[in-house]
Amino acid sequence: MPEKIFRIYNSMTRSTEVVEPAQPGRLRFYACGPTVYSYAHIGNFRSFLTADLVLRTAQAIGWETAYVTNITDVGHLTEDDAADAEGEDRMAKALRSKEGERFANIWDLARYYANTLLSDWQALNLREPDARPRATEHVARQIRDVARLLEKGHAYETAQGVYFSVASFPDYGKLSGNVLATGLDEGVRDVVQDPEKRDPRDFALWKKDPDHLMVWHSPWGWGFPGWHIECSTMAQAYLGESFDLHTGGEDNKFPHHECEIAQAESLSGKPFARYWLHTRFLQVEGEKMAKSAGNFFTVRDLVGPESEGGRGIHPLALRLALISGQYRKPLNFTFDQLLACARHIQRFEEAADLAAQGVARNDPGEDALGEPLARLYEQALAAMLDDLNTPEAIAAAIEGAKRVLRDGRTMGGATARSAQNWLEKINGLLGIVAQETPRTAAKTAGSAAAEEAFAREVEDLLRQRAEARAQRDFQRADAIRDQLAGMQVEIMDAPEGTRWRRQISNPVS
RNA sequence: GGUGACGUGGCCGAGUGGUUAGGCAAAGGUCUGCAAAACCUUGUACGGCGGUUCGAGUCCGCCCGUCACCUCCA
Repeated sequence: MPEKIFRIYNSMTRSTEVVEPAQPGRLRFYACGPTVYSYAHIGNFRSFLTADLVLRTAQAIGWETAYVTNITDVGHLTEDDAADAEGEDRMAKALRSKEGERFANIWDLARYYANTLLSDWQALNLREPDARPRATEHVARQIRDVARLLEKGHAYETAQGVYFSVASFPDYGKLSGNVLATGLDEGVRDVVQDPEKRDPRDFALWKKDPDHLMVWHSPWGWGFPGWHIECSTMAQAYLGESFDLHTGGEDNKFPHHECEIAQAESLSGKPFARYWLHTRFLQVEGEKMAKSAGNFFTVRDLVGPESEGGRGIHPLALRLALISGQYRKPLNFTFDQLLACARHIQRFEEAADLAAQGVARNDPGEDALGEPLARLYEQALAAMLDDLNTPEAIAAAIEGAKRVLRDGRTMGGATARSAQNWLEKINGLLGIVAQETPRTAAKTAGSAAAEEAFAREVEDLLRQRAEARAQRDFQRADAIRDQLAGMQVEIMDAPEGTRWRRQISNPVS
């Protein structure tokens, strides 16, 4: 394979740069994961999907990857040095809410939402990281890092906690441009503040609080770690003091990533991550996604079965919708777009079916698709290598699916093998053709049996309709068609017989 | 107030100096008992005003609008 150039926009330098891993051909990167105090929403996943696409693109050009993403299962303070008015953090608040009543304690809640995160992750076809560290499992190392920061004079202790001293790190602000303390000491700081803080910019490394729902013992007594320390500690634990790329949502840029840099570089004296990538927030129907606006969606709100209050959207349709805009621009998530994506997924699935049938038939003939499909794959890859230009890559993928569908049921074995190979490669790059990780066994077994019974029923009706049509009893044939429509089944008459498929559920209805 | 983005046809969304993005929706057509599906055909749009240029959606200035961050957030 000729040398491929992978370009991304580096938030640190504010310019698009060629990605050159410190070890050529081996990309080491860290993606900031969520706090597991609730179900992950589609905005969370837009950001995780960006990391997934970096991974897939790097792998597509033959790079090795070391990919680490965390789960934050410690409830952090709503501000760095202050709990909110009730003295609670986000996880404690979730536990106290109506939704939280079913959990025995805070650990139970964190475990539950971490598990739902993983199943949503699989549903949306995100590849697994090499490591998925949890904050609660790395507290000892966080304590060690805080102690070392104290030793090196980058931190100080007060009656309430341990703080990072921003004045000790002159580069503070190099990522976000927030260099001034102006405005930081007003407004929100009137709830609980630590009068011993030396600089309003200083942020908590450790909070002393023996009454918190999650506490650990430390040299500074019982308490819990600050929010920013977990990511820099875990990233350095798994990827080394210095690694290639760090990703997250645009909101992470400040303060979270700025603080990570301060901690990590103060400890190591080396650059932390060399490239920084931030995903912009998405909007929903033109507005900021917010519970109060009624446009707030978790993954399971959309892809969950209707029997469980979901909308029955194909998970890959959601995936496609969330990557249909380039990560660096705001994306307007709309239900029109989601419905269009569901159609595309259906086409990809049909193309895969046709290719599989063609391979099985293995009719003679020239390979009619090898060359054009290879070209379309190169187009898609080139688009992804250009700062993850997903819209262009998807356009090439759709064009390829069209070619496969056009040759359809008449393609020979050679053509079908090319089609199958191409679909696999496109799926490897974009993950929009088929799920790579099989869903959990129990789920599959249960729904497979139901699916089979349903298919038998449909095919029986189709036989009756075929008879009616043969007798030119169109009234009866149309009645059966209506009956199938009532079962959410649409049918396609073709010269070689009638095919059927489930109707795409309309997310708006 | 400070900082940074963005504004493209009915909708979503690429494109950064000169030649088609793509999709959805819509219209016409082929096929069909009728439909549906599939396939074919059809769109000259770039917030406003000025400027630079042989040529601007693309560069510059101003204005209008939307969004984000500035210690809750992906």
